[in-house]
Amino acid sequence: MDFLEKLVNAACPDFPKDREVRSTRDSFQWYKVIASSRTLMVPPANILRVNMLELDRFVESVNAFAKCDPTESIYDWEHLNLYEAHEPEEICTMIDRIEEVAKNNLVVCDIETRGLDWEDNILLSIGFATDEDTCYALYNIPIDGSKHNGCTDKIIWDKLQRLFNNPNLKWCWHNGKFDCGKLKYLCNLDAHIDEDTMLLHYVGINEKRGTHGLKDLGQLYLQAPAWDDQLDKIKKDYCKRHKITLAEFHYDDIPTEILIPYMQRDCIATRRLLMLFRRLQRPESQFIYRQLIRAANVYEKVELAGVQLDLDYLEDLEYSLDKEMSTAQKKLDQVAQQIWDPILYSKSTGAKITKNSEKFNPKSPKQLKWMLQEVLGHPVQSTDALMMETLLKQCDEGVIDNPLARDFIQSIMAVRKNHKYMDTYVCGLRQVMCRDFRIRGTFNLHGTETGRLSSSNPNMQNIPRDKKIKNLLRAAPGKVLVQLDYSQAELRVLAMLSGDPSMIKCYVDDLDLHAQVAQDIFGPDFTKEQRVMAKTINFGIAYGRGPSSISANFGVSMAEARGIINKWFRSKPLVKQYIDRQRAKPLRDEECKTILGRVRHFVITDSELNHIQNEYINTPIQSAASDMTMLSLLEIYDWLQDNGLGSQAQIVTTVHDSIILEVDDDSEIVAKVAVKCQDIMAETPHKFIDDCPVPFKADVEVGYSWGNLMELDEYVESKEVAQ
DNA sequence: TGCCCGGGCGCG
DNA sequence: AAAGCGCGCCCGGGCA
Repeated sequence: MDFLEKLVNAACPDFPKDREVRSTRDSFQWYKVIASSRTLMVPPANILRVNMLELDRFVESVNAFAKCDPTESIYDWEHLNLYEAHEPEEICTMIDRIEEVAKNNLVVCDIETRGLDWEDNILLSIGFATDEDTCYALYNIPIDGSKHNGCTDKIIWDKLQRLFNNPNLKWCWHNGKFDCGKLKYLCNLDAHIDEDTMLLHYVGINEKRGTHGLKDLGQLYLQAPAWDDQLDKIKKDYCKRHKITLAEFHYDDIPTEILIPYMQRDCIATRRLLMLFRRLQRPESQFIYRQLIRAANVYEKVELAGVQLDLDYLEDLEYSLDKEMSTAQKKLDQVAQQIWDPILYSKSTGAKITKNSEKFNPKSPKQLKWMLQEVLGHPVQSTDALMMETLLKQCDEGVIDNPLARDFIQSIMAVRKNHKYMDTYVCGLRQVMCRDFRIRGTFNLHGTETGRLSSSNPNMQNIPRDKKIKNLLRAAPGKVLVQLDYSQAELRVLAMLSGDPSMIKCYVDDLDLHAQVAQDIFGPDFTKEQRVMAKTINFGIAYGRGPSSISANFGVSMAEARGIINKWFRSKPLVKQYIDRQRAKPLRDEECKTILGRVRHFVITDSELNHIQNEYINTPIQSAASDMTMLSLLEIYDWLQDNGLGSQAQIVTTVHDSIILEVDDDSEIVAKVAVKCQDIMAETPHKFIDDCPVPFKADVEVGYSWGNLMELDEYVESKEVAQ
């Protein structure tokens, strides 16, 4: 058996005998199906051997090919029924037509907008695919309030809303959260998601990032022509001609005769992908897919809500950070100019001499590395914060004798922190603020391979804990923020998955695990620092953290670090078993799957084996913990709606294992919502996991700004005093 | 000039 | 060689 045959077999063990997979060097032919000879063309074996991304595509393509009839009509892009309407009367008639044709069926919908942002955006067109070959497109939908022959703007928008509300229709999208959010924000249309091909592909077929684009999937699964090439070319030409950057390009610069067919094909591709993915989907993923659909609808509302930015405070902070920055910069300059030599630097590193390199730039790791070499007299392998700490310690101990070193390292650390805050948060947040002073980040339900969410534009999940930054975000006037945090969610999941009696008992008795561990390791008289150490170990050790990393982190010897780890495992034998069990799985070709039916796929290579083993340990834990937050979010959202609290309390953001709501500043409502949310979060794991022996717990905090949160009691009391 | 990468660092 | 996991954003620097 040659390598390609082996690969086909590994990708799809029950590959049909009457079909063939053949290699070709011509990359334009890759993943093309030749129907007459029932052949799938793929890249040559040597490319699949080294290119993981290509191997990934190969696996998907072979699986799809195995389960498809190469003569199926989903591969036909020649005979499509494409209709369009842009005059008000035509639009009216077409909406009726769509409703009539769709009947009790599924409708695929896709929109085109001017850009991707919230502000300065416009809806350009809407497409509706009513079957696998038919798409209706609407554009130039009038919004100027004028009357037309027998049809007003209002009638059109009412008809559209009625269509989206039709209880007999199911709505399918590709990343519908984007479309539905924009329809609401730009046109005040309420649409919802019943099916989503992006989420289905993510959770049912391939969890890897960057594989869910509609264009890629269309080419890989549907033999679709690369119709976006034309679009890309227009984009680039337009930008060149008008001398603008690609980021400044807007889709209304594209002529409608090109944009509309493009959208129609997107709709049809989505429709065909849904049919195909339902056949290819891992059956165990059905449950989590349904939850993701619920979550897409809820996160659409979360994104629309956004969080209020305190612009006055932002400007104060900008001023004070700026002052701090120039102080730190001055201190740095004093030292740096004694060492910095652009010519010497350029000579020894090969870096180009530019205007900028006349002065030392602390943001450049390359320059910093060279500087440290000069100061210390020996090279350093890294210039990160941990290394700087270590070097500073060495200054204290007298290991480093250069008198400049201490000042230099300290000012680098100060300058770095200030720049990070200024560049990423102060400037970054202001840049994405909407005109109503709210920040509307995007939550990517398909953002990670473990099932966690990622967040972008801005990333709402990495706002510094530092008060002075966190206070940039606050509740609107008349509202308070209510933050609900799972207490040690991942460690509770580890207790559950391993079944370790000592961990379970700790949570059943509601004890402090970190203190327990500190006592196990250091004895009953452990110090505060030792508890912090225990905490770090608790979080790290379960993910395969080794003695070298522990010893580097705490400045203890390797032997001591090993001793700590051994003691930790001795008191938690079933955790040790769990870890050993998980580490063994990749060696035996066993899947890495989670309790709610998610799976991670790995190409197991020797060089990355240790890393992959750590992922086998970590993934089921991280995944289940984040799914509990997501499921709790859904339960909380439903409870708020079912109890008519939707306008008094809105979920505004989430951060992995915490949920933040913006609630009316009324202590009765706040207490009611907070306590109920805590209950929901404690109960959710037991609702979705059979025989879960570990109790879960959520803490709640309340406050007017995100950086200054207080206990619920304290808030309620403060309200009583105010009365 | 735009694009991609790696280093660094913010979060859980 | 280095070895805890998962992300996104900023910057510098090299490349086309």
